[in-house]
Amino acid sequence: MSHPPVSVPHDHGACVHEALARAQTICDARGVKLTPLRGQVLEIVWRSHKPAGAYEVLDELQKVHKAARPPTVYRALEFLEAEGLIHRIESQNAYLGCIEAGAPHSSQFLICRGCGAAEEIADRELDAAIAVAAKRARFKAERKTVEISGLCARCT
Amino acid sequence: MSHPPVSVPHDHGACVHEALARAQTICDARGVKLTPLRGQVLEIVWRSHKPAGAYEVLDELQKVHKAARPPTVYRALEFLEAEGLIHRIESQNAYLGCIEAGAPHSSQFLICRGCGAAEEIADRELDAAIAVAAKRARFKAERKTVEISGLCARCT
DNA sequence: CGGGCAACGTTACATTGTAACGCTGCTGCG
DNA sequence: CGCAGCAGCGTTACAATGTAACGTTGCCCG
Ligand SMILES: [Zn+2]
Ligand SMILES: [Zn+2]
Ligand SMILES: [Zn+2]
Ligand SMILES: [Zn+2]
Repeated sequence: MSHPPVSVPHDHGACVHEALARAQTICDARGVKLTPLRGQVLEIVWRSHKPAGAYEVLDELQKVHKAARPPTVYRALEFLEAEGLIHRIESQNAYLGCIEAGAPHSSQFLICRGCGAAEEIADRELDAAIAVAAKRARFKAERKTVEISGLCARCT
Repeated sequence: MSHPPVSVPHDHGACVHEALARAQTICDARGVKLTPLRGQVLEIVWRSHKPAGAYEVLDELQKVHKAARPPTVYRALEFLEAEGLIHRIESQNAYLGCIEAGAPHSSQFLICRGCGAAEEIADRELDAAIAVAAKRARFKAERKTVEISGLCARCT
């Protein structure tokens, strides 16, 4: 049940709905709590395929939760990232919903400077190439991040 | 003339000296100016194999240049990065001297959470794997960043 | 010899991220 | 039941990182 490329039009409401349902299932299975607050933050992050900054999330969150403050958001984002439900896009200090939540995987993104969208690619071969490169340097890899920026098919 | 792994002891003074000389040569060849200020910033970044934050650089710079302010540092860093003399480590908002200055290449790092050092690996196969992954998604890659964090050989 | 530009100075501010402590409501146990 | 302990969240204040905007200086070239 893999996600279609974000650059092709699709029913994004379904993206969001499925991501939330999936997150709920995962959290239940793990015995951790996807509280309403966390769910709202996850939903906000998922609203688009463009990475959302913490303060962008905060602005949105405050529309339904006036008391929200930066720590509120950062805690929720930290939880969601720890559970593998979102990824942090390091080159943008921003967050994006994970398309393969539940399956441990490295973070690989194609970030379009034209439309701003970021597409997660879960490329096994790339992942393997990274593992090899790390091994070659006798480095114990724990977290692997790939961020490729450029132009997506539609923006070329 | 490749750099030894940073995790093995080496004459780091030589690292710095060579990096500066090389930078001068490159800038001369390109007709751009490695001004004293830029040279000082480059030297500061090169002082260790741990990525240096902009404000860390600022603190050091102020020891010899009291008037320095954030824009001073950011401009120099921007110049140095544009000329490929340093890399920005996105996951740390920090900068590190490039070991292959002059040769265009993607940014690939092994970042040790034990000692804080970051080692640049100029891995051709990894670079190729990224290119393939991007092509597969019909994405025009312009900038490729790989940041692998974990433990280096000495910290394991 | 002066117009134009790159580099740098300077001020002020914007954005992003955290420390620290308190409150509350649930949960598990005597 | 009654309450200790803890996760989650509220709240305040601040730290760290990054930039806009404009002024000044000195060099190069016409
Ligand atoms: Zn979608
Ligand atoms: Zn993912
Ligand atoms: Zn060295
Ligand atoms: Zn490099």
